[in-house]
Amino acid sequence: MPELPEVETTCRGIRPHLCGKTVLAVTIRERRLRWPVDPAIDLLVGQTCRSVERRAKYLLLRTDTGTAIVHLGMSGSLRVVKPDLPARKHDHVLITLDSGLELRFHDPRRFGAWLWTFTDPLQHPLLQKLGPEPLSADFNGTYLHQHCRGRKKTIKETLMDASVVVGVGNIYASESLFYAGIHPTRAAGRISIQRMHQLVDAIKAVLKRSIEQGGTTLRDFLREDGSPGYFRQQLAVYERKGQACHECGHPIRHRILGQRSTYFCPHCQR
DNA sequence: AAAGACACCTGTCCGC
DNA sequence: TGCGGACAGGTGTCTT
Repeated sequence: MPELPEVETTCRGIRPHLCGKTVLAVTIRERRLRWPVDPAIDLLVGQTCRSVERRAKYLLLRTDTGTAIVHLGMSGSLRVVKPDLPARKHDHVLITLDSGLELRFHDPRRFGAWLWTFTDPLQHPLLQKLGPEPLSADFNGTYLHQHCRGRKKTIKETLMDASVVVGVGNIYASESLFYAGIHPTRAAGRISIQRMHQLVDAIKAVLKRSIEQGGTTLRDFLREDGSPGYFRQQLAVYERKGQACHECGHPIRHRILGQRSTYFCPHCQR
């Protein structure tokens, strides 16, 4: 599911329900996620949540003794509900709060993760080699152009490499390249600095617009209150194979790149 | 060193 | 109606 806009939407949605609240109970209904749920997650009981942050597609729930690192995988979502609501199938982790509400992690495909660290979560092995945040000043056309110099990998696969830039997944890679007018198969090293600046601008703009709409719901993603994200209606190319390009009317094309579906307009993107 | 394939898992949809 | 196969917002790991 979730790329940066969906994780950011979740982060903002659950934050007011968690910050300053104390955990009364942790119920793990299914430990078998991408990795087994870290048994140390039980240490949340009795702890007060101090902050809820996002780094890349990870959510960081900080307490005084350690930090829960949560990833939503492909099909994960977090909801805040009343504890008397019966748990659904695939509700794997339940965090009962002293506010009278409960945080529930739902993930049919179980590619998500619940990890724990006693130290700086940004130094965790999964987080320490990540590239810059796409909405930060560190991610700019000069940086991207410099990184791509001499590289033959396609620009679309490059954008989805978390060591280059985080948060851009399969939807927003295709969408950003459409707005920048760049063909997804173009070699990353063969894009001018001017077009790299345009691409970075397009990435930032698309991500911001999607966050404003609460992200994209294709299948599984739901916001913390159970509502869907509304950006799907504004997708220019993703899952629009054969449909007319909004700019020129040519049919949107589809092909596989790095084993991932890729959508583009053959007329607008070069 | 870097690129490519594969793995993890369930649900849904499509063709026969 | 049932069954097989393809496919789905990610990413670590193993093989070339």
